[in-house]
Amino acid sequence: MKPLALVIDDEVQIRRLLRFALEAADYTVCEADRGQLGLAEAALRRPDVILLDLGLPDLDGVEVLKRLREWSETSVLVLSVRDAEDQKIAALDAGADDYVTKPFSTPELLARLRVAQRRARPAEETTTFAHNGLQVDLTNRRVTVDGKEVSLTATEYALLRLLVRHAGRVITHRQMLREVWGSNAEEHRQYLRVYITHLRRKIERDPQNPVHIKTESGIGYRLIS
Amino acid sequence: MKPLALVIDDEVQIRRLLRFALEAADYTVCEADRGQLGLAEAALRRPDVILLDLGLPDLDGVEVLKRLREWSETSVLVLSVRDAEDQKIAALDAGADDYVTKPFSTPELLARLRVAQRRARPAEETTTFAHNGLQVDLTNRRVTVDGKEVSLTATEYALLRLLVRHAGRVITHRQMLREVWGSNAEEHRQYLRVYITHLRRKIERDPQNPVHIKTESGIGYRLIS
DNA sequence: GCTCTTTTTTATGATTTTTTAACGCTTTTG
DNA sequence: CAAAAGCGTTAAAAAATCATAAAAAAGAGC
Repeated sequence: MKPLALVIDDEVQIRRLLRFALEAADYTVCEADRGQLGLAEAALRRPDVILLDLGLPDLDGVEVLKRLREWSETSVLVLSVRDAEDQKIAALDAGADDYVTKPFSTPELLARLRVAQRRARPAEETTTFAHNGLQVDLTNRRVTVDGKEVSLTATEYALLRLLVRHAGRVITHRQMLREVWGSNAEEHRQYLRVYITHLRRKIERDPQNPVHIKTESGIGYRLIS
Repeated sequence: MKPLALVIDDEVQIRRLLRFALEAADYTVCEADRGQLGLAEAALRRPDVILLDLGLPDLDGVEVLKRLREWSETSVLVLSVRDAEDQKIAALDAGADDYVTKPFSTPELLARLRVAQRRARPAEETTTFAHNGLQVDLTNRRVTVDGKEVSLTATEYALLRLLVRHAGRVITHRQMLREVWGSNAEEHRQYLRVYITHLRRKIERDPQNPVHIKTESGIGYRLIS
């Protein structure tokens, strides 16, 4: 997915220039010509990065930044014609990630954008499912049963992941086949029988009496949570 | 606790100026007058932020940055007299968090330092890996098996480093190819097979029955930790 | 230039995974 | 009750993936 950049600037030429440069660098671009609108757009579109001009007609750029930082940590690059030191410091301390003086070099701007994006990344949260001895760590792709690691094949894991994502709810045969095997395999219910057997053999204490993967006859399967 | 700043610069006047400014801003400061020493200090002292001059007598600043980024994510501000655009871009893309041209304004530098610190993540960094006779020291680029040093080629080492940094987790083929060979080599899985064979021959006691690098068929590989 | 090392490409056999097929059991339906 | 349909299990055939060796190409050092 292309990253989304929000340009907040009142000058149409600058916006056009930035749009051109950003799109060439494989960003999707949205624009706002005023501070209020910029904040609204930021809330609505959730851009990956914001390019903010300081000289806006309604709100001061630093004010926009402060309001934005009340709820968002999106990377913000401030663009400004003002080269005044105190202005820079104010913007940086208000939460800007970088401050670039106009006229700027486009390649440098793009490099600084890459830095901002690189830093923004993380939030490496581990999403885990756990119930009755079965643990599925979707982030690290690890499955354990009573603490012992279980090794699954690609298809087995894809199927289990789907069940985990909809844990507690019934998933239809059709849904499973489409998600795991692709939309042209929707008729191969036998695949499911085979792989559910495989999965049960690996994750159930007693595969004959499954407690994790329940069959909903005629409909599909369900992971108990 | 005061934050620790590491200054890597060969000019004593600059170091003195920075030390003065940084200490006034309540940093603890340590210094290095060349690249190799700077890297060693960074590994030893674990600074919160690094100020790096590009014009060093032994190693090029960008080279220092690249080496540092092999194992550390510490914020780095590059200071340079060179204002050349391609120089800036090279440094920023090599992992610098900011690029300030000398002569710089001290208050602005401090503001940019605050930004760098704000963005810094409290990352626990893996600098050495040790398990079952295999030792990998990322700061010194040294690999030993049962105490005996093993020599790896650049590609072999890059691959092993990637595995170490994600030790215990599965790394997909795609991830490995992108990180080691670049994003336009994502289809060349055969590279991986060849290099995993090479690595195993060098680091496994019995390459036929690997205990360190496990294959996750259809997915990728995993380093056991 | 030449040699030695490293990387990339090609070829082949082994291993693992996926698909297909067969059979017995249970539940539903006429 | 008997036939039909759905499910679970197992085994094999087919396909995909993997490991390894070796040749070719590219690069580094002299």
